[in-house]
Amino acid sequence: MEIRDAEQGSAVKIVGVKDFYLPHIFECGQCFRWNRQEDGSYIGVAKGKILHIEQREDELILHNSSIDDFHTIWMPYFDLARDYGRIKKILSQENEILKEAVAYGWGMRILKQDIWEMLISFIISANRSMRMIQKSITLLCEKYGEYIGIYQGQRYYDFPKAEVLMRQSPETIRNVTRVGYRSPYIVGTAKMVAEGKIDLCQLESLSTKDARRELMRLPGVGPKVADCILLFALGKQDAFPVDVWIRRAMENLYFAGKETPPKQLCRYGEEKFGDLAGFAQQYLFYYVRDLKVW
DNA sequence: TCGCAGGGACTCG
DNA sequence: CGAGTCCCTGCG
Repeated sequence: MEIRDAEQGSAVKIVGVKDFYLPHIFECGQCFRWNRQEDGSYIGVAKGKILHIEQREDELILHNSSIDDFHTIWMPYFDLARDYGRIKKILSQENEILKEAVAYGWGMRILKQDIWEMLISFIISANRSMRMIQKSITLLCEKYGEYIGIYQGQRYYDFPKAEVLMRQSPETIRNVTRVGYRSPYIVGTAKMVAEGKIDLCQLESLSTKDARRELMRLPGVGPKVADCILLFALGKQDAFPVDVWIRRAMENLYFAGKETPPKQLCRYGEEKFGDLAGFAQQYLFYYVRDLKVW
């Protein structure tokens, strides 16, 4: 991998990127704020910055970014230091379906996203489909988030702060963002975070188990939502979120198609895949959901 | 036009 | 624990 300053200094070019493909990364259910452009590039907001990212073969162009931002923000965000080739090789040896899943989502990366943003995003995600989640989060940011700037004629907003959300009435949030009965969870969680009843910054230093238990103290956070936060924000790659798609996949792969409680499936995944559980989950999820295998 | 499916957390037996 | 309920959207 090699990093270069592109043309005008507002873009960074990276060559020799392996195991990386934007649609696999952005369409696998881990993030909600990246929009595909007509030319196949994506524009999104993270850490208060607008990034326009474009890929040509093994070349990555980060528009609207400095080299400094690349190193401090985007390199960790896209998990670029990790050798996914090794992970894919190990998982491919597990079984035929996993091998196909890895081949299908070959360019997937587990993003390292902001803990607060993931917390609220996955509370909103509970019991809803991808498009509805995206819509609600866009509305939430436009209504309560700080204006960041304009890019190619489009205005962009940061993810709203806990201090702002805690002051809203659940009814208003509900009407504005279409999150339904989840709105009190958003306000309740925002209150707990803003009042220091939970310290999001120190969660990463806890064990996966302890961090999970902490997260589940928050309203609207159950086992599945907690596991998503562990995986997508806290770098706990041994977490194994079980949603309906993973449930179907696991039951068919390892439980002879028999109905099995999510808790048991989660434990099985964690034990079988260990430190790679989260990666296995992502490849599987993308594959079975996209192709509707089961 | 409408009824139904889809999707997790919470509450109550 | 298991069953029922919560809400919105898209689809047939």
